[in-house]
Amino acid sequence: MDFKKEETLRRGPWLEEEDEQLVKFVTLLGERRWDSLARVSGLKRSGKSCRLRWMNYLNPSLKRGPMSQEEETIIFHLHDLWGNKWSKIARRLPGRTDNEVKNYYRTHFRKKLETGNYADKIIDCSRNTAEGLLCNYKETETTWTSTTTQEHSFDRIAKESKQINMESDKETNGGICERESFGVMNSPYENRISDWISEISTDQSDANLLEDRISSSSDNNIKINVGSWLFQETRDFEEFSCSLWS
DNA sequence: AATGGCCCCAACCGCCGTTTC
DNA sequence: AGAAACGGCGGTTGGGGCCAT
Repeated sequence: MDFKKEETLRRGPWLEEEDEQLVKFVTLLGERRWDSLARVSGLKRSGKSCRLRWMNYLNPSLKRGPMSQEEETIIFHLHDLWGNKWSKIARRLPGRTDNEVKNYYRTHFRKKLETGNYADKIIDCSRNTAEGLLCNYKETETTWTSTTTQEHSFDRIAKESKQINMESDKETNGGICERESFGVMNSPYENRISDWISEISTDQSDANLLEDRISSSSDNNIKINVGSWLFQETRDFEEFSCSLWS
């Protein structure tokens, strides 16, 4: 009975043994089918709980530690732009989860905004150029790749895809890689890439809007070129995706 | 030392869209 | 085609830690 099943499910904080067990089975089975994973692993947790624990805490690609000034700035501006779209904002902050962004905003920004002194308390943005933000983004991405056994990095996908293309070139006259032929189609990375693609057009107009808004700001300390950062990221992604699929 | 208030964040809940069968 | 299962998202809660009194 469902009642009995519910009764035996554990809730509340995770134990170290549970974490270890979960990591083991996610490594084994991948980040999917959480209900089955929960059953097979013997964890007395719901699939949903397992997924949450992994996504928000155990995933090795997560960045721990306090938010940087750059991240803080990005959260503030993107929230201004998109509202409570935490997961969307979190996607612009590699290694941060929607939960983390949400909690951070609630505890750090709301009060400041209520008192109306955000600009006083937060940032001297003048030294944070768009290039700087992008540079930080890339550095962190590289670091994570080297510290994790999971294959979460775009760099990794690019590398692997290049290899696939090279092998494909050997085998085909035209050297054109049909990506479906290599089982790339259903990878979680592609799903993420697809998300990005679908967001690019939105980002482009968002960036325009944001740049207008920022350039009209009277506060020089808050004039950070986030709009250009979004453009830059888009261009970067386009370059990446060209090398990936062409 | 005790206590009350506040902050932070992990975890849960409910809803909804998507995928699978 | 439709029902069930699954996954993702945003909102909320509860407990632990810190600090002032």
